[in-house]
Amino acid sequence: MHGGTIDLADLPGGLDLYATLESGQSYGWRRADGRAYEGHGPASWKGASPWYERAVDGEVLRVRQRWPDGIGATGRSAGVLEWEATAPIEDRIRRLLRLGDDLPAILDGPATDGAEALLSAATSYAPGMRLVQDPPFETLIAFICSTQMRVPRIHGMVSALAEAYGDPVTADGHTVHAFPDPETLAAATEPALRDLGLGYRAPYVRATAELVADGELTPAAAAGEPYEDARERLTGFVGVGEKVADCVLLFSLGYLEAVPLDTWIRSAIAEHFPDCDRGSYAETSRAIRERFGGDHAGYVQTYVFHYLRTGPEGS
DNA sequence: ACCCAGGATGTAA
DNA sequence: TTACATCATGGG
Repeated sequence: MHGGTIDLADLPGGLDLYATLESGQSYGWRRADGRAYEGHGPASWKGASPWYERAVDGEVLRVRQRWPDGIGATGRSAGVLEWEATAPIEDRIRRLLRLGDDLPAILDGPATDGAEALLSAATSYAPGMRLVQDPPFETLIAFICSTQMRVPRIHGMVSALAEAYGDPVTADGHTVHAFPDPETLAAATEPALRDLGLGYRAPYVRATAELVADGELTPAAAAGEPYEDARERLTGFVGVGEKVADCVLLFSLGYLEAVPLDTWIRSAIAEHFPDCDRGSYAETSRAIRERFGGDHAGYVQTYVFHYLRTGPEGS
């Protein structure tokens, strides 16, 4: 096993691993303590988070955050990030967790200029939370599964897909399942996918996997296009509307300006930014994107989503 | 039993 | 273009 330690003091804005991985943007990691997402966060940890594990590029990878001086002394975004892997892939970890992002530079504009209390409350709620950059196909399928679902159940569906169809990768005696290939999911039957609890999303997942497997349309085909063109292209997948397309763009293709308009953000618009409700998705998207800081609006969106869903006013 | 969840699709106007 | 019913399923 390879491994190493990253001092979080070297990252502008630090890192809150728990908020980054369990805030509903990434579904590719599993907790080694066996708990599902939204089980027991940092408040119940002593000096370290549990290991978070995943397979990526045929390798097993795990990370955990540790606070050598205690979690209360320096805050949740401090300490160190420990990693272990079956290959020397620290650069891959840095990409997955977007450790190169300069959080203060990204958030200082829209969030701390005092223009809107919600934004400063949201960004100060989880300092060190970062966006992720997950593999495109698993992100595409995960967010097709996300419609009308709660975060823990989405995580359960993705885990079920991996266990049923993903290649097992073993490290240190235990096994992690990779997310299945497009070809494998395309060959799955709809009843089999329904048995995993996908419900009416089962035919969407199968059909979209087939499009990717046949090369008719791939997430990578959208990368490089202007933001709104890329969003429209992704709606060509089955089960992908504008909101899911925005999630794929933001959480895997690096379009930090994408602002997924889900139920939480729409309620925030109604309550805090009513002038941004322009009726159509495209026009409302433009308005709220501008309000959230333009090029990095998706970063702000993820803080607002996490704050509304799990913060003091959330349910 | 009733309501909701990081919505999308098919159909009708 | 916009409005509407429909779509599974587990948890509160």
